[in-house]
This record gives sequence, structure tokens and C-alpha cells, in this order.
Amino acid sequence: MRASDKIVPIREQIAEKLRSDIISGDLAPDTKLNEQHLAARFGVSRGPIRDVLLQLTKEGLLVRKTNVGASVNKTLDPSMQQLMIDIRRRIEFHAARQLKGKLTEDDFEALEGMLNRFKESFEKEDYTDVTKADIDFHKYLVEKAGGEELVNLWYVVVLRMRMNYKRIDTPIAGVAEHRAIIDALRKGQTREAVAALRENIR
Amino acid sequence: MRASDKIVPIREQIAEKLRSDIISGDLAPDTKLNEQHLAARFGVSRGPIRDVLLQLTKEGLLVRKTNVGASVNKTLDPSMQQLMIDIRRRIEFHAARQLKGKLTEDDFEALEGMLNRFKESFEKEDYTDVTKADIDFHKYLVEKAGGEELVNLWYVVVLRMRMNYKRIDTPIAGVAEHRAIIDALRKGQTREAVAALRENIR
DNA sequence: TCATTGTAAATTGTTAACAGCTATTTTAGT
DNA sequence: ACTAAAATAGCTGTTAACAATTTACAATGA
Repeated sequence: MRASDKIVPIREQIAEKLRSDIISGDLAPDTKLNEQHLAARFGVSRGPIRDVLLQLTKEGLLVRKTNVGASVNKTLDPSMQQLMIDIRRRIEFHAARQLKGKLTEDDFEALEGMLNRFKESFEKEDYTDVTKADIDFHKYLVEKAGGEELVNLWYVVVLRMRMNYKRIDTPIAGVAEHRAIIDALRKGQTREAVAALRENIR
Repeated sequence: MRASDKIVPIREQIAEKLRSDIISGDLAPDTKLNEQHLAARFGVSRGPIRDVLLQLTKEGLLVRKTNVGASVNKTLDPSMQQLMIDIRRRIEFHAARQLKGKLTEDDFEALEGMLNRFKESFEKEDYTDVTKADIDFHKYLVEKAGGEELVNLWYVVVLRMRMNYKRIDTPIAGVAEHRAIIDALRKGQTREAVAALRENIR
């Protein structure tokens, strides 16, 4: 089975679209999400929609009140934001340490590809895709180190952090920072990789 | 509305029962959870059951494969376990710092009550309830400091950690450790509270 | 005028039937 | 006896109808 043959459940596609809308700010905090409207919009029944709303609630992007419904969560206050940054760093530092000597040439090729996508999207001023490429880059490392389990935990933290940033906030410096991360990992320099990650995660 | 009047959705009661079964080891890793059987057991249809399975999957207690079903997740390997401990400490240290000077006499009374329940359950050798009292104690602090949002993140980490322990692993030393946490918080000694928490979380 | 009660519309929660997929078993062929 | 294709049983995914709850609004009375 080729990677391109991987089928993505409808539910996951809808979740991805809604996550993107929330992170990008198209759906502002306190926006109410109506199950019927969403069902009509995506051409499915309310069942899968409810699944998605439950998932995004667990991810912290939505809040749900019984018999009332789901709405977009508020942004984090500064002290919570700092805690999220701290936790995200812990996870990615852990990943960097675990990955020492474990990355193949294929892995580095994939990382280079995502860095290129980051740079190109930035030049095209497609900041939504910049954010996605950025997240994909880090996600790749976390996935490689801790599998789906660790990604799930990490993802909650990242998404919640991202809600606090305007999309245009992703700086061009990210290219050089990601470059430094790749180079350190390639040389097996764990300390340098961790330092580069600390720079990049803020 | 009094606190005792709070109604708990069926879905949440079922989730609580299953979480307890998994943490206690009654449901071993790789045990398959059949939706129809669960629906029959709890006297509801498959709808709410699916909600619960989705939630527990997001919490990391279950793993789901599309068109196949949900089964109990494996325990964490040592390196992941250490990361979880690390993250849990970060969250609870954060809580202790935030709570300095914020706790009322009612709060301390509630904490004392949970500590008593911990001790009494231990004497009765009801280790399932010991675990619950332990979790409730810490949960109270996290909730007070960071609200439902922080509890959700924290809970994932705690539940996953707990899967790695046999229920009888909770030591009697926990009583003294919790005592130290309460005392430090009462005196507003943040450093001591953090130290006591570090002792207790392992 | 304001508060309260009653009613209707809208929305979420739940159920049961049906569709589609997976995995096991049966069957046919060598 | 062994392999592979095909039928089958069991389960999950999806749907649409129904039930229960909330919310908004209008009617009522002090």
C-alpha cells in the first residue's frame, strides 16, 4: 500500500478544516457552531459532525455546554500561554534527545521539503500555509520520536498556543531557525538541537 | 443551584466508569471494547457509547482503528513515562505558584476532606478509592488554578501515568506528602509547596 | 412598568435501522 | 493437505426520525 493510497476518514477531513478555520481566526472566539448548519455545509448528517465537535472540544479549541452546544474557546491568558510554551518545549526537547542517531536520509529529505514549503508559502504571503508547514515540520519530529500518542498530546498544546497568534505573526526568521534545527540533528548535536528548538518555540 | 444538584450527563458517568476500569487494571491493554456490548451493559444505544469511546481515545486510554474499533492502549515505555511525570510536575508547580494567597478556608477544608478520604480508604485497603482520592486532591488544585481547560490537559497526563502503576502501588507515604502540600499552601510558602509536590509526583 | 408564567421555535441528545467494511470461515481447485 | 477465492457473519460508520431541553417571546397580572 502506497502512502498516497491512505484514506482519510470524512470525520478527520472536517476536523482539519475546522481546526484551520479556528487557528486562522476565521472563526472568532465565542462563535457558536450549529450542528445542522455544519452538517449541511459538509454534506453529511449530524452524527459525524458531533464526533468532530467532541474531538475539538477535547483538543481545547471548542467549549461545549450540555444541551446548549459548542462554541470557539477564548484565547489563553498570558500565564497559561507561558505554561503551554513550557510544556511544548519539554516535549520537543524530549523528541530531539530521543532522535539522536535515529534519523535516516529519507527523514532529512522530508524535513527539507517541509522547510522549502515554509519558505515558498512565506514568499507567496500565504500565511495559513506557512503555519501549516511550520506545524508539519515540528509534528514530523514529534511523531518520529513518540508516535501518535505523543503527537496527540503535543497537538493540543500547539493548537491552543496558535490561537493566541495572528497568522501574520509567523516571522521569516523561522526559516533560519528550522535550518539550524535540521543541521544540529544531522550532526547528532543534541544540545545544539535543543537550543535551536528553544529559540524557535516562543 | 447547590453543588449537589449538579446533574451529570449519562455519557460522563459511563466515561468515568470505563476510566476507572482501565486505571485499575480490570480492563487490560489490548482488550477490545465492543460498542454493542457496552450499549447493552449501560442500557443506552450505541450513540452515547461512541461519544465515550471517542473521548477516551483523545485521553490516550484507548486506541481506535477505523472500521475496526477501540481497544485499551498499552502502558507507556520508561522514557515516555518520565516525560509524563515531567509535564505533570510542570502543570502542578504552575498551579501552586498561581494559587499563592488565593485559597480560602473553604478550599483548605475541601482538601482536608480529600486527604481524610485518602487515609480512610487506605486503611480499608480500598486501593481503587485511594487512587481516586489522590487524583481528586491534585485535581482540585489544578482546577482552582487553571480551570477546566488546564484540568483537561493535566488529566490526560495523569491517567496515562496511572496506567503504568498497579493499584497497590500507591504508598502510605502519600498521606504525609499531601499533608506537607496543604501546610505549605496554607502558609503561602510557594517554594515548599513545589518541593512537596515534586516529592509526591513520581 | 416590571416580573412571571406559559407557549412555540430552535437546538441538542438519543435511538434504531441501514450501509459499508473487516476478518473469519467455507469452499473449490490443484 | 495446501492455497486461494468466495461467501458470510460481525462489527463499525452513517443516516434520519424522534425525544428532551433550552431559549426567545408573548401574554398575564400585580
